[in-house]
Amino acid sequence: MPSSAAAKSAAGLDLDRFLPYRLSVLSNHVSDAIAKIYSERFRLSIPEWRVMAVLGGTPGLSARDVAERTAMDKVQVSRAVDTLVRAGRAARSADAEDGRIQRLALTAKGRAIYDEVVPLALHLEEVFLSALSPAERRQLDALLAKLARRAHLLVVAETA
Amino acid sequence: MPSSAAAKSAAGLDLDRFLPYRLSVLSNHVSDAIAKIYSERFRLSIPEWRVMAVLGGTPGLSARDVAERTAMDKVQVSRAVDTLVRAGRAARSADAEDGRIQRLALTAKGRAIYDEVVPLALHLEEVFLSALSPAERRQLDALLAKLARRAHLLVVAETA
DNA sequence: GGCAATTAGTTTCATTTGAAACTATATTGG
DNA sequence: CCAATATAGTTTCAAATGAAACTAATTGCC
Repeated sequence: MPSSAAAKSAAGLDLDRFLPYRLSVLSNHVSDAIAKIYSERFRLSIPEWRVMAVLGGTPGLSARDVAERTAMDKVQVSRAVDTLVRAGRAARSADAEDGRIQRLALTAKGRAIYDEVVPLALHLEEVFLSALSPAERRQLDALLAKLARRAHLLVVAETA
Repeated sequence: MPSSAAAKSAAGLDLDRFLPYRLSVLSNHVSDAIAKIYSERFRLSIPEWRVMAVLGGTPGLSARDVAERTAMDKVQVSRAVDTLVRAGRAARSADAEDGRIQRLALTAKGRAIYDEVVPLALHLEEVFLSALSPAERRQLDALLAKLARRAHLLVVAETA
């Protein structure tokens, strides 16, 4: 019965069971909750915070490095860095060897914000994860790792 | 040792282990891969596809209903519906009882697209999920349900 | 050494987005 | 019944976004 199978498959798209949809809604809710912390208290946009997050952990990166690690594009990074520098939260310095590159780092002011936001972000993550038992957290970690690997393969394959 | 604890927590934000970041990257990769299917083949934007996805399953919804089910805002829905109607893929009809409401549904043309996209979307979902065993899929389903419930609570709590 | 091709980063411009204002209809309290 | 309030949906306007063009520095190749 091919025709009834086709009808069934079309009727069968239940958004609440559809993985891409579930992931998107969940991710947006989590991001929004976190964004609230830093946008309200520190006047930071999401891209700005992402840049600060990597620079806080690894100072001296170039803009390209930051783009790579945050999965942002270079235009976004450029603009976020610009805003951070003008706010005195990050600084650019010339690279000794390559004149095209700028080494980026948080200023003392930027680091002070970083040191305040990080515990808040980790706390909120903990609030989320406290919905799960330790065993479930390990499961989640493993599942996300597998899915991320698969997703990465697909994206790369499609682009190539 | 409060100061060393603070220093440690700040140093401890590893993006690759940070749940909000992992979810965001994964979700974007999955959405991008799916978006490719319908944007290229059918000239559909993501909001347009979301509207079609709910109307395909449940015709006769109002714009507000659609917004609720897709987690989109009403402006986005209004614009997506407008585009769909102008493309002859969806139609509005007056509600018999409430003059403010428009009942939305796919046209034959819209349904033909829906019936083509749904199997493609389900197939791609299956490709993603094939990274997991049946037992792992059940785990994922349960974990996402718990996290979604928790996330929903947080978002509602913050807004209130 | 010097010209072509790359790479880092910025700028420009058209499109997308979302908040707030607006129109039109419906409901509620007096 | 009618004024005040609420709801459905659209429009407007300013800000965010991303693709493509651009500038500047570097590398590779002959």
